[in-house]
Amino acid sequence: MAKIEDVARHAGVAPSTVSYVLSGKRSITERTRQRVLRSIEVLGYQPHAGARALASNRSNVVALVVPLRTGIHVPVIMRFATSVVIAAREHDHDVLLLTQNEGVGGLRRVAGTSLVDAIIVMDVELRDERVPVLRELRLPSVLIGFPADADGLTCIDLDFTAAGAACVDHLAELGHRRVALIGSPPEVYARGTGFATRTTAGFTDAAARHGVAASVHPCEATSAAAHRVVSELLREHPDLTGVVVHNEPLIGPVLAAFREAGRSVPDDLSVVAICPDELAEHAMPALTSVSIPAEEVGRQAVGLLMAKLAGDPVPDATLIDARLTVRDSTRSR
Amino acid sequence: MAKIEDVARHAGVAPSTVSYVLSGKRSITERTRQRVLRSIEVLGYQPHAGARALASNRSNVVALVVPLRTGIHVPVIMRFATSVVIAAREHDHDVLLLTQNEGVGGLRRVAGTSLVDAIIVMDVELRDERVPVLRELRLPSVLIGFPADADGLTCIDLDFTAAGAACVDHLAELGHRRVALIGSPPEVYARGTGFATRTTAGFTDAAARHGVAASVHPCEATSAAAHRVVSELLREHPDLTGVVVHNEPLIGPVLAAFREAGRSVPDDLSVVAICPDELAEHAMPALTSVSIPAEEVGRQAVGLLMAKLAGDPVPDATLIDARLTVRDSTRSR
DNA sequence: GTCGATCATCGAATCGCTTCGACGATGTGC
DNA sequence: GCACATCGTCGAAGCGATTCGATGATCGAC
Repeated sequence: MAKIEDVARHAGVAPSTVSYVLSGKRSITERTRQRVLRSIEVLGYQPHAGARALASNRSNVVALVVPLRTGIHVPVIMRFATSVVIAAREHDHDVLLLTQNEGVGGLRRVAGTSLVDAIIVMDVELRDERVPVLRELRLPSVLIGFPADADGLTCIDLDFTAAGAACVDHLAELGHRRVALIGSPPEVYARGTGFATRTTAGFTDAAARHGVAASVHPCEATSAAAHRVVSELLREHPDLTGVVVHNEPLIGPVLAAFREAGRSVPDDLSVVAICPDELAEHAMPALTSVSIPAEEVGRQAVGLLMAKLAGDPVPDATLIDARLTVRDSTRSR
Repeated sequence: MAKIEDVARHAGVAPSTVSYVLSGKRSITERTRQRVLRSIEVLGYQPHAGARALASNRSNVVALVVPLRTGIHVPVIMRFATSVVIAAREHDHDVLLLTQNEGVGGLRRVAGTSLVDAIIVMDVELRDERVPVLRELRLPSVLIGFPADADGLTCIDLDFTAAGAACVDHLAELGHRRVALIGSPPEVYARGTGFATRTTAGFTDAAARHGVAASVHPCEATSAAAHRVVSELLREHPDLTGVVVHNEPLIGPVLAAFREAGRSVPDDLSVVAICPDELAEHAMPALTSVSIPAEEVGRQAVGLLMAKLAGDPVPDATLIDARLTVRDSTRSR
């Protein structure tokens, strides 16, 4: 493995000059710059990450903490993680994967050993044990989701309140007078996961605003549970004509259950989903939906992190716009 | 941040002694050992990852290359990734997440900069561009899946050939005389992804062995495609009584399609799935299945990697046993 | 033509750890 | 009681980059 000294010798310059060519932190004559770059290429030089980290006090690695709990749609997590990796690479950083099972210790470790420069935490709960740790760590961090006390932290998420509201707005405009929200499993609400409660709040408030009758139904992500909720809904609210589903794996089963109950979508019932566009497009019928822009959140989270690393000021809270796309599952009545 | 020198001073020993206490590479009197450990705790010392990597030529990080292509069930990838992280931590290593979009360059980079000590590659194809690169890299690596030319590489995977065969064995024993395999999307076969073709081979061979009529049907992971394949199957093979599904997202739609076509499972039709147990258990009816032990594969992959890092010999190929669990979706006829 | 500012480059110190050889102090065998 | 291993610890030399101050060259202004 070639080292910087080899490059320097090959190019007839000092090692520091090579370093400056690479970092651009001092001006270098174009001629020597080219010569150095040439040597780098010829020798196939790649700087040693450890040495670099030691000398510069920067590892160019960010940690990504992914949830491994139940009740959260895995493909969304994965899309998000992927977009973080891609965005990080665009900023010349790599991503270290951390899971929850090490608990808060993982954060302490990667921060304490200077293994990473910054941290992204997904699926933040209202009262999250990681939040105080992040505060004391003094490494830059970005949270996906909003804890109850977000003071001094940088948070980003889809605007779930607006998402919940947008669904109701749409249904209300179409003339629906009773709507229901089929949501995440009960344990997700019990954990106080922000996105679930915020959706509910937006949904409920908007319904009140429109004078529309509304109810909320947490639901396990199983086909059986979907059937149970649907039959309960139809029994208790015969006047129900609008349904919002915010629970990805349930979308198929819920549609099936309505179909089996003899309710056709969108003729008898309008359905709006909060889910990735891809899912909404592939359903039958294609679903009117508010999309979850995982890629966008990932990209922006990394952007915020890089800004913080650069010492630039960033907003405490970033809400990603909720956009409703009308497809074939909603109809006016 | 405390450094090793601070610990040494606090404990009244030389820095090297602290290092040896930590690494255990030389014997230390129990008494000084305790003293050093105490100082470490008091000062909250954590070794600097970069410095360690520079001096020891080991970063204690392994790279995990995850696929981002379509046609592969995301939750399985995620479970696998998670188990790799957990297993790696048990060996005192961290996991760097690499996606495909950097192509082969990512591998070259993390290896060339000594950012990682070893590499795990998921979803290896028969003719995979990463394989030659891994060979030239001379970092220890483990592949999940088998490329066409696996010479000198360490590979591990579920024994999909046995899995495909086990399904047919089971159905044949139950007296079924015509079976069909609903498999991955066509593009997965086209890519020559090993697991798909191996399942097919096992399926076909076993059928021949049992004198059972068999056909294979690649299928997109959409509800519409499932319905199409099912009606095609029923039309062309009226004597069909056994179906194997090897395509996770399709399981629900396929069951629904049969139901809608008036075929009841398991009365009219026996269905075996190749999928994670969790999925099989939650289906209605619960599916007889060959499970995909993602956790087991991850754990063993890391085990192999650590053995290679330690210089121990490891087998070139490791096949994880395919175990069929009988549930409610198969019946003798 | 001289002086100070600017520019391009160099050399040396530094980052925090591991590891190797050295060296007293003990232990062992005869 | 002596020679020789063995054991526990120390000190110093790297590991391969970055960065800061210094230095000679170049330049414009007067």
